[in-house]
Amino acid sequence: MGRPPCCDKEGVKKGPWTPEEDLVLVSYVQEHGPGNWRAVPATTGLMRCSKSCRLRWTNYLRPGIRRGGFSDQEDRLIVHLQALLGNRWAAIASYLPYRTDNDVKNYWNTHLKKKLLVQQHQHQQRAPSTLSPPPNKGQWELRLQTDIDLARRALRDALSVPLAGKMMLSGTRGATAPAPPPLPAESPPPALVQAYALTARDVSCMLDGWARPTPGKKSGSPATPPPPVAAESASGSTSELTECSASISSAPNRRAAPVAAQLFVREEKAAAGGEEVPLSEIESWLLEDGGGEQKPAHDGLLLDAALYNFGF
DNA sequence: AACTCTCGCAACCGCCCCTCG
DNA sequence: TCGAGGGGCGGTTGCGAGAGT
Repeated sequence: MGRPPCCDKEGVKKGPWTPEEDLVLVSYVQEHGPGNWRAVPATTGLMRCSKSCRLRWTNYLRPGIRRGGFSDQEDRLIVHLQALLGNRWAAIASYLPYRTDNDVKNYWNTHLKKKLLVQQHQHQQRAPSTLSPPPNKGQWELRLQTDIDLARRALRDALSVPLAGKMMLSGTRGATAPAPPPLPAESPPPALVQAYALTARDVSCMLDGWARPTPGKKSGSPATPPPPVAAESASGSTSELTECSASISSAPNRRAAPVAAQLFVREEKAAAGGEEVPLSEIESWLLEDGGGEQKPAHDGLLLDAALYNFGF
């Protein structure tokens, strides 16, 4: 006898969400905040499973989500993190502040995996011997360490973009603003992406866009977030922004605390002169000074990750 | 124009972990 | 201490749109 389903199968609607359902869900979250998903169908009358509500919120309706148009920087970051962490999409997505785990997972499965296979194939044709197993453990470890160092450096470089973007956002709240990082041409400014307003007006604007699908595109499938909302929110009060971000960072995520959110909270507290939020192990490792020396604990962490990915 | 194929993505499913009584 | 319930995560599926023939 297995675990009972999270909700009754009878009378539960499946399939694509309608704009009306989205509106109901957004209104609920606006009023009660994200969480207690079990109560959502009962409270709102939505004929949806609680899980479905949570998924719809986290993957689609949640504030600050950027859809499509992955930049090269993000590509590289995902590839590096996948190599380090494996298919832990939630953990990987936590390093990409505007992406959901589902998005990252889909992007990996549909684009990056193929891309890597092609690259691997090309690499194999150029230098097949480099992919054969090293002759002894010592050499193998040496090569592994080199790979780890390279990955670490590349990851730190790649991470400097979202972190810098975050710092720029802080600038909009009054702190000194460093020069904005280079962004892909198609990417909206970070402030617009991050901006979010849980106001009835913005929700109605947002859903107004959905209600009028562009011809030739999926109905109810807003591939591009409605710009007016973001623009309005961006010009809104800073407290709205802070509240929004705080609600994101305070969302329960027991298994993999979003690093971006952690960084945000730490920065907020630091700015307020409050307590220092401790860095996670991998964060400390990334932000650590120096280009090669590593602490034993980190060695272990990365070696484990590498061994796992090498199938050991 | 009609049909088939391919691709991308939203959503579902089932397992697992954590919390709480 | 233990079991139930809620929520999170990763894998997979199904559908719609566009490309190709």
